Formats: sequence, C-alpha cells, structure tokens
Amino acid sequence: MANIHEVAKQAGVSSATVSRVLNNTSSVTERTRQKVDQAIKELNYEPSMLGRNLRNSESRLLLVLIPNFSNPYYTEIINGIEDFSVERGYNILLCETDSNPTRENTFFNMVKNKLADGIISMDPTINMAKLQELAKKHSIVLCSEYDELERIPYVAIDNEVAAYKVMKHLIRLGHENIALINSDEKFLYARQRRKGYERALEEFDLPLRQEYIYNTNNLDFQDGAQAMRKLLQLDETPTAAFAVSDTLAIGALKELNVKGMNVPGEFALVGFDNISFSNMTNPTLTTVAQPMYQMGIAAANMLIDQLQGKPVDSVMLDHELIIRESTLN
Amino acid sequence: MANIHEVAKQAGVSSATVSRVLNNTSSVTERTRQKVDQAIKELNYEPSMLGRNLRNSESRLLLVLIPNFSNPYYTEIINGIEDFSVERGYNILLCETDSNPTRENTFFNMVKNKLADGIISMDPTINMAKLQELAKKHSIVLCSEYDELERIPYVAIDNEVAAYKVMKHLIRLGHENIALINSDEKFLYARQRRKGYERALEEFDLPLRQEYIYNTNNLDFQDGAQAMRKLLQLDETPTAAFAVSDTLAIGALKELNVKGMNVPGEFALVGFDNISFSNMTNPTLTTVAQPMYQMGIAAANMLIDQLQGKPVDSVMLDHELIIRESTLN
DNA sequence: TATTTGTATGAAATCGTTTACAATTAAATG
DNA sequence: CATTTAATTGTAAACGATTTCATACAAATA
Repeated sequence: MANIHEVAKQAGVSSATVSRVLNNTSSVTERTRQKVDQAIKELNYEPSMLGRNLRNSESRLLLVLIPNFSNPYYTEIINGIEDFSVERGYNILLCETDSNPTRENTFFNMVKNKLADGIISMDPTINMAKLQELAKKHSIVLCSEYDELERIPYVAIDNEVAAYKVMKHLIRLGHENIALINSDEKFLYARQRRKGYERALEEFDLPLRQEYIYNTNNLDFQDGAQAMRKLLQLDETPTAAFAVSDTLAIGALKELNVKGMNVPGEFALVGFDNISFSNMTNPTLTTVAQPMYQMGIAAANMLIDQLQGKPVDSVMLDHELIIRESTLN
Repeated sequence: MANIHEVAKQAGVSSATVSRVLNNTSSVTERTRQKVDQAIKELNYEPSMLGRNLRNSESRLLLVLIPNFSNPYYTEIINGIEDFSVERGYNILLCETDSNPTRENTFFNMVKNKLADGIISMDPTINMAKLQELAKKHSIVLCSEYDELERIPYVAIDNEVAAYKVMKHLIRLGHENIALINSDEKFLYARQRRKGYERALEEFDLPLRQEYIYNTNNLDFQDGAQAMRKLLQLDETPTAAFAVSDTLAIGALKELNVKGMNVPGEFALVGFDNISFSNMTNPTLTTVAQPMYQMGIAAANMLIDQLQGKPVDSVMLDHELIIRESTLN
C-alpha cells in the first residue's frame, strides 16, 4: 500500500502538499490539487489512520461499556450513540465488561494507551472509584446509571418519578396489594425506583409491606419467574406487580401463565424499558419507555463536546408510561 | 502522559532498553530491569498503542460486521468471538452496517487504513464483490452466511439438513399441510432451508404447495405476524408452520394467540436459532439451536490464524433440534 | 595475560502522517 | 518598473514506539 510520500513523488509535489489536499486545510492551487488527486487514484492510496492518529494523538474511537451484549435494553441507546458519533467522525467500540474487573481494566487502559479517546459507560457494576480517577485526565460520560455524588456528567431519566407514575396507574385501577420486583439495590436506579414505589404507597395511604418487595440477583427471565413464584406463595398474594425491567416482567408473566392465572384479570403486571419483546408477549406488557435513542444521542454529544474542550452539563430526559394489555381490563 | 524516552531518562537507560523490558524480547540484566520497572511505576507510564501499532503496522483490532445490534441472533456468536480474540490479544469492534453501503464502506476502509487488521462478516446483505476484492489483500472470514462459489473461508451450519429435520419432526407428528415462513431468498440460508423443506415433502410424498410458502421482507416480529395472517386466510389452512427464524416464529405465534388458536393443539410451530426469548413464550417454542458460541470461537480462530499466515479451512458445525411445547401434544 | 566469545546496552533509522516555519512565486500597489 | 503583500509550496521536525547494527564490557578460553 502506497504512502503519502510516494503519492507526493508521483504528483511531483511535497508530502505536505498532499496532506493539505487530503485535509483541505490551507489553500492549494486547483492545478496541483488535480495532480495530487490523480496520483492518489493511480496508486489507489488510502491514508493510514495509524500515522495520522499518532501525529494528532487521537484515535477518534469511543468506548461504549455495557455489562453484556445480550441485554436488549441497550440496543436503541447504542444506535443513538453510533449514529451521532459516525456523524461527527468518530467510531464506537462496543465493550462487554461482563462485570469482570479484568475486562474493565483492559478498556480503561485503552484510553490511557491512546487507543481510544473517551468512554460512555452504561455499566452499573463499574468500578466508580477507578472511573473517577480516569475522568481526571480523560473524557467520560455516564449513561442511564450515574453517581449522585460525583461530577462525571451523565444522561438519565427520573427513575423515581417513573416508578411513582407506574404505581399511580396501578392504584387507580383499584389495586391495593402491589408487589415490587426490584433488582439488586446496589444499583442507583433500583434505589430510585423503590423510592418512587414507596412514595406512591404513602401518598395513597397504602401499607408498605416488606414481603411484597422482592430483590433479584440478575435481570434474566428466570429471575423474574423466580420472583413471581415466591410472591404467589405468600399468604395474602398481591394482585399486581411492578417489575423494574421488562426481562423480569416477562419472566414473571411466564410464571403467571404456567400457574394458569389470567393477566390482567387476576393479576396486573408492569415492566420497565419497553424492549421490543414487550409488545409480543401474551398479553402485551404495560411498561415505561425511556427515550433510548435520544439518550444515546445525548451521551455521544456530551462526550464529543467534552473531547473538544467544551463544557458539558448532565441532562435528565423524559420518560413515558405505555399502557398495554397486561394492565387493561 | 509520559513517553518511553522520559522513562528511559528517569531510569538512566536508553529507550531501546525500556522497550526490551516492556516486551521482554532480548536479555536485560535483572538490575536494569528493576530500574526500568521502578521508573515506569514512578511516572505511571502506559505505552502508547498508537506508536506501537504504527511501528508494527498492526492494530490488533478485528471488525465484526452485523446488520443490526438489535437482532438477538448474533449475541452468543459475538461472545464467542470476543472471548477468543481477547484471549489471543485482539480486541473486536462491533460494526452495525444497517445494510447501508456507505456504512459498509467505512468499515472496509478501516482495514485498508490499517485501523483494523481483519473482518468477520455476519452480514448477509454485504457486498460480496467488494468483500472478495478486499480479501485479496486482507484477512476475512464469513460467519453463518457465506458465498458458495468463492474462496473466502467461512463457518456455518448445514441449513438444508436442519430444515429437513424440522420437517421430518412435523411430519412424524402427523402434519401434512405445513407452511414455510421464509425470509428473502436472496439469502443463501433461506435458499438452503427451503431446499430442506422441499426435500422432506418429496421424500414423504407430500405435495409442494406454493401458497404455503411465504417470503418476508425482514425478520421482525411483524413480518412473522403478517405471514401467519396470510396463511390463515387460505382456503385450506395449514396445520403447522416452520419459520426460518425465532423472531418470525414469535410474531406468528402472537398472531395465533390473537386469533385465539390453540398451539400446538390446532397449529404446530417451529422456529430457528433458539434465542433466549424462545423459551419464554407461551407456549415455549420448538426451534433449532446452532452452536453459536462455538461458531464465534471458530470464526475468530480462523481469522487470527489467517492474520498470522497460517492456512485455514472452512468449517461446518453441528446443530440441534430442540423440541418444546409448540409442537408437543 | 592475551584472545575469543557472548551478553547487555545504546544510537539512530523507521513506521506514515501533520504542521510550524521558511522560501518561493504570483499578484497588487504606487 | 520596483516594491510590498498575499498566496502557494517545500523542508524538516515532531508524534511514540520497535529494531538493526554497532559497541562496550564481562566471562571464558588458551
């Protein structure tokens, strides 16, 4: 593969001029531009990003950290990030951390190594301390999960309000015994959604019953099924449940199906995230839609602005309650 | 961030020696090694991949091309690719082509540009001519979709046999009117699965009825629902269907649910791919499992071998029919 | 001790760009 | 036409690593 000097020689100019044509950075005569273009075609030259990146000391590569690829929750956000980044001349590298500190370290090193310019983290299990440290010298943005105390900019939704709205919807339908299928409360969003759950109970004068709150270890279908199994074993079984993710809700729904319970007739169910499957279940699932694509756009925008030295502020985006068959009666 | 020369100065040696310590490529006294390690720690130096890559003219980055992130079909394959690559010191860049030629070109250029070392393509819509051209000078592997005529190495399963097995299963259950919900037959796998469908009909002396074959435009849920809607409008409706992807099957199942039909009592249904959601539907879905993770491993292995100049051969992996409720009676 | 062999280190070239600075040429002004 | 100003182009030094080749020194041999 030809390099810039060979192109220069072929065109009878200096490599500097070729570079100028390539980046049209300063004025070049139409005539020389043509000679250079000609030479580029003849040698079918492609500039080496390695050389360019080294010289400019930037890679135009952004890291997107997610706990695992299989979670459909992230796909639309990623699309947003991808579209915006490509638009601005950046590529994204999707990184699966598997909640594995070694993996995590690999990615942190990539930005220290200059192999990547910055990070958008959507991994709630990430090592915040290390990330804070990294953020001192590099550009980082948090998406959907964030750190209340610190100053890494983030984009997220108001989880508490969303959970509150879900509860209000269920309460209006006449439910008084409403379970919460929550994930591990080491996650901020889990704590926030629980807060919304509790606030709604309080405001509508319903008792807060600890046995109605089930915390899962993961967000897999089985965890949701397991949770529902436990809830249905209680003396006074709930008549509705709010699961903090659609995957959990779908697992719970599966269990209700297995038990032959009518949804929403005997049991109402709400999920969270509006993943595409949530509209394919039987019955279809009431859920909370986050503006995924917009969140992706916003996160990418913030990161690139940060890279270019502009000041950035965290943003809070709107959400929407999508009412479907699982709560309609 | 310190560079190798500063480390050298700090340690009182030359940059060559530091490089030798870093890569322990040739003998270095224990004493100087310690001095260098010391200096590296003091300056907390991280070698720049940009410099290294430029010098070595390799990026240790592999491109993985998929049509879109949201298709759950690819996740396990990607996990396989990722695990194997990381093991061998490569990182992967997940590239969504969106079946968009411009996007595609961007990725092709990345390997021409030396920004990436090779490509694993899982995109059935890819421009084969261009890919062949690229393959002359660069390392490329196809996964799951391949080109019968050409010599780009691939890893895949025997789609025809798989489809044949599905049909045999349905025929044994007593079905005689079996529909095929196929995707666009510009895809090789679609043509192969149709072949298996037809061969089974022939061998069991069942008529081949064109109106039982429905071709969808995409693989979304709606396409499956749409297909089932059409099939149920036929004069003599089929009693079973084989959908060439789980997403199509799930859409079809949704439509059957809507129509109030009992599955498998009134209608038996088989999918393909064994995506995780296929075990959460009601009823759970009979499907064909491909050894996704293994395919990923194999593809990455082939690509890296190729990069290192070893000869590689295409491989055909086994599949498995997973019988669940949607065909059990 | 003189000579050979082997090991440990350093100097400098290299990978392919971009860019500050200098130098050349062309255009504009009086 | 001489002089100033502006527009093009070239030279050479970075960016940060690796590696060839040469050199210094220590150990082994005669």
